[in-house]
Amino acid sequence: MLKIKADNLTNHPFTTVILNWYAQNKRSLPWREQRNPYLIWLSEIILQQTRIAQGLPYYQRFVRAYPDVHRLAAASADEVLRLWQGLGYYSRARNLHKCAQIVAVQHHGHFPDNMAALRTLPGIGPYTAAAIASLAFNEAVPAIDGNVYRVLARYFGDETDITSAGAFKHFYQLSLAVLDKGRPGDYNQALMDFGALFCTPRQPDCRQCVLQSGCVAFATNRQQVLPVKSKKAKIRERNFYYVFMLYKDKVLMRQRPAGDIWQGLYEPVLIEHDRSQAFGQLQHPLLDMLHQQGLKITWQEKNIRHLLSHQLLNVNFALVSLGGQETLATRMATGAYHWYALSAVEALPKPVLIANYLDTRVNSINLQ
DNA sequence: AAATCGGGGCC
DNA sequence: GGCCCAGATTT
Repeated sequence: MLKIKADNLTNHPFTTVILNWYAQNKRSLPWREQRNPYLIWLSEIILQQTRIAQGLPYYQRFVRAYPDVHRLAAASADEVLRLWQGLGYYSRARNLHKCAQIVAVQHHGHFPDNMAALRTLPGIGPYTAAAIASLAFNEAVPAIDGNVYRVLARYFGDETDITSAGAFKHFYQLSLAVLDKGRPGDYNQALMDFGALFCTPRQPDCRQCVLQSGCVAFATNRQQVLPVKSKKAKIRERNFYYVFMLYKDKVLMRQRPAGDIWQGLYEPVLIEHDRSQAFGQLQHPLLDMLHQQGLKITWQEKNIRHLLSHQLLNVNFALVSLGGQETLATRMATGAYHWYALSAVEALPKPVLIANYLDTRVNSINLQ
């Protein structure tokens, strides 16, 4: 005899209320207009660790450049990275491209229709697999992201440390237990929208909250304590010295290697040093070449502090023109460094730091 | 289990 | 200056 728990037939008050709220307050977003797995996947990758306001313009550009997965798969890696420039976490762009190629070739352009199969694709982790499966294919699985941790922890007064090992499984089970099995996509998006618009990290609008009567955090005044998050990121400090070597209308640049920040992006000559303001102590074969020809470097005094999630970069720039020394220029194109016409540099993917400097300093000088 | 990977917006 | 954002991958 088959036994069915009441929970499987009747939704929890939390679910009923938040779905009603969502029906009246959902944000109008382009990938919500139809159930297109490609558009949903694209939006999910772009929005990982990224606010909608920041990601939306990128989404529009990607859709325009690559209307379907085949077009994205056929693009070059540099072109995809360039379109991604400024969004950060560039492994997302590399995996996006890889994933498109796998879907285009191995799956004949069709995304897998379930969480387990989606999970095997590059760039698609536990959250994104559940999001695509539920939004595009109606699979009854909960998508667990930062918004969901916060909304569930507060409503149920759950003190599980969201940085702990078992946090994901814990909140996955909790969300699965109250998920609307008939409308998993709406349920997941309801939690995300509610977390982003109402149950915000700092100042949740509890006064007008539709979930207020059942919210444990509100009842016990623990909105500021929940969700519990114990670990804090440690920041490594580094000192970057960038030299823009100019020869005629060209600049010396290289593509950054694997195993460090900004993999695959292009940068001018980089000298890293243990200390800041160490202009006289910098060592690099390309600097030796300059000095042998009697060319001196003038460093820009201004020290730029560029903050990443786990690194603080102290950055100084210098601009050196080689004049007409063709032999020197030829010898400098060594290792990964090559001369690029300034007109071609625009099309190369670059860290925002470098793109900004090119815009404000190098190109303005070149135009004079 | 912990470390690493960007950039921007908000208070 | 700290926190967080539609997290994933690597070690």
